[in-house]
Amino acid sequence: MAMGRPRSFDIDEALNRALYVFWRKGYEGASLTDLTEAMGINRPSLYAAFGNKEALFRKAFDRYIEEKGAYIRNALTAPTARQVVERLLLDGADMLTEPNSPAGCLAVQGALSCGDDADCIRQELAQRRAEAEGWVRERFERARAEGDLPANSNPADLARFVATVAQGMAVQASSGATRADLRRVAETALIAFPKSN
Amino acid sequence: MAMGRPRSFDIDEALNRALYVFWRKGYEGASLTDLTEAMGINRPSLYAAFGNKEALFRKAFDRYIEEKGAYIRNALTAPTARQVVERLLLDGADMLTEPNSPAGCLAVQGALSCGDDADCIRQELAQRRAEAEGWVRERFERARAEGDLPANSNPADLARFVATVAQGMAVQASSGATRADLRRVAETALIAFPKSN
DNA sequence: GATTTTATGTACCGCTCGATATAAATACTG
DNA sequence: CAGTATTTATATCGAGCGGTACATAAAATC
Repeated sequence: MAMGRPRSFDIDEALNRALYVFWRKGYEGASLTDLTEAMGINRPSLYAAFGNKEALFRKAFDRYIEEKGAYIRNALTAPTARQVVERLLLDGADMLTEPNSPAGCLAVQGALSCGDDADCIRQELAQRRAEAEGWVRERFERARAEGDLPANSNPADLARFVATVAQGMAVQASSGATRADLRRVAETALIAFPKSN
Repeated sequence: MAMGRPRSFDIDEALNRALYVFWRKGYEGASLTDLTEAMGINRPSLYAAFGNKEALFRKAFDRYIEEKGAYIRNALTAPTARQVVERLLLDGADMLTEPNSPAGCLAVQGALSCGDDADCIRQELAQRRAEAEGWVRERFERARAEGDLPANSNPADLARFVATVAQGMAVQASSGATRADLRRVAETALIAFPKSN
């Protein structure tokens, strides 16, 4: 055991609690009081364990990507581009409306617009969204090279379309849309997607 | 002229300046200092003319709906459901990327998630978005009754799909997507929409 | 058991938040 | 002119913000 008084809380559990607060209230809307109360610790413990509010958010967001974003990385492994989109949007609908998690997507509602202090977080989230869209685009480029997508299709445009629908679904979920609602949206969006030969 | 010292600023111009601040920073992210500096007035003048921050936001948002939302009401008058969607999404792409206005949509990024104080604003925006979606749904119901949309189509689902794409485009615009990017997204979304007989 | 190291709880820091009290300034009214 | 009404600018207010100093508590090390 390490020297000194042992930490009396589970740092992983505390990070999870913080994640949920950021998820519901956004970076700016989550106050240190909100966070420490939810985490069950006091401020000095938070600062000792996580640095500051911004560092805590980044750690929480990393965990969010790792856990709640797993369905995206899984979807990309589907055999055809169309199946990739099916899994992205249908599993996305599920993730966005999980009963035991806040509605919507932290990467969208964490800091879509904000004051100057939080602007770096806003940019970080935008960059991460663009990064995920890039994965999809690369997957579609591969699909086109393999003949899975038509030669005249545009992987970048298709990826942007899928990302746009997914982000719109995140807004809808945040406003109270149900899982069934979002699944129907996903089904409709799929009509626009090229059939894999 | 009314009695008393006359107001030394243009109340309409001041409201416009406030609107742009809320649009860029969101309700929570816009501080009174941001607002008064942009409006060129000091706090007591703001409170005398508009009430408080929340009332100012509501007035600014009303103006936003009236001016920047005009394209939506215009789109609904198009002769076919498909043309309604074309105008909604293509004119929407233009509105979301107007060079002299903040990127994105105030109704989406004004308060997508926030602290408890701003929660009523968040709910108000969600309600307004749902209201606009309702207009589209009603327009599609009429279209189906007129035989413009197939009898087996679902107006509510189609309206939700269009709203979802539009809101996703708002997120994309807020993250830096160009007008051309969004127009291609709109064109792709249109593929999913039933052809008018 | 004394010392060292780390975590905890309290109480507080300076600052900014949204919102106002107050008084000077500027118009109309009689 | 005096008197009234309204807006202006200054100078705050109390509350909450993110962040910390400090003393105490609890463990390992010597």
